[in-house]
Amino acid sequence: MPNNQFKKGELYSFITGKASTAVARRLQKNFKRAGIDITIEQWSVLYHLWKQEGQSQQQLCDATFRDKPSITRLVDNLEKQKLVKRIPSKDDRRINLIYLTKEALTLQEKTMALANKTLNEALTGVTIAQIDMAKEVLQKVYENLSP
Amino acid sequence: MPNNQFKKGELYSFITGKASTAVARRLQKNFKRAGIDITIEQWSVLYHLWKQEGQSQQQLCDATFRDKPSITRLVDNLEKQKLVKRIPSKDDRRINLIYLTKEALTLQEKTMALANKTLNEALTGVTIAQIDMAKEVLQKVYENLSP
DNA sequence: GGCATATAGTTGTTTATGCAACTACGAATT
DNA sequence: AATTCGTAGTTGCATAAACAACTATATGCC
Repeated sequence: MPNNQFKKGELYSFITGKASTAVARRLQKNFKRAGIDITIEQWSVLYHLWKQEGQSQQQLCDATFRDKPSITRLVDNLEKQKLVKRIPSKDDRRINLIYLTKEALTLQEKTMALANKTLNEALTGVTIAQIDMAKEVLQKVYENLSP
Repeated sequence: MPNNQFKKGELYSFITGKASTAVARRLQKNFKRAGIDITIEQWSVLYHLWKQEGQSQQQLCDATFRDKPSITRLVDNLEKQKLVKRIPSKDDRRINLIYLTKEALTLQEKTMALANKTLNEALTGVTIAQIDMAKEVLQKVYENLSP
């Protein structure tokens, strides 16, 4: 019976996720400072495409925890910036497969380095054991709320 | 030197805060199901006003980790829904003090119950010690990135 | 084959965010 | 008192999110 675990002042910041917001903002700032002109949301899509190119939009929805309209528009914007291309699947004409442009490939190394740097800034003074614990809790929370 | 703490697959979800996103989405759903027609962002402002009415917009910025334009617009929308009122300060004519309407006061009990219920759903199977640990890590991350 | 149903993706609408530029007022300095 | 600087709040613009409604294609069943 996990009641009263959250004192009033803490409940709000847990729900709103101020820590992850702060990390995201810092990463965005680090991108900007390095002259990289993409949003973290766009980066999060590229991140999954770097792992595996040619995914469908639906697969990107699942990977990034977004709904279909969100991915449609993120891919729209990535296409405008010439970072990805929609290629219709030959097997199933409903499906778009998303491929990276050369330009997007060159972004990978730089942005991943910035992401790691940002996380290191964020996790200064936190032990590896603590990080593992926190990840475990967050994972459990996510699973508890997954439909 | 906390390098390599994040294996590739985990980095993304830490940055994007999928757990807190899930909590927020669930809370929003629970509001809707209870016939309460406010967004969680609006609720987060009300939350601080319930603790202390008559705060300035700047104070709400600090409390909710938002910038001034965001609060301006949230207060706009809350005013439209007749949940708050802007009252110009008599001491300093630059300042708006934000007060709750009767309607907003009646929302407090219901929504706080729903927020607690949502957190209990989220934290099922997580021990109090784990929660404390996770909170500590998230707090440290937030502090590390605070200017 | 033809119809019902499911899946992939798009579009419209409302709300929210971040940043830059702006107005209005107050405080400090000279 | 006038100038300068800082603070409170607003507005414009671009991007993104959630939800509902929509189109197009595929699949399964009769």
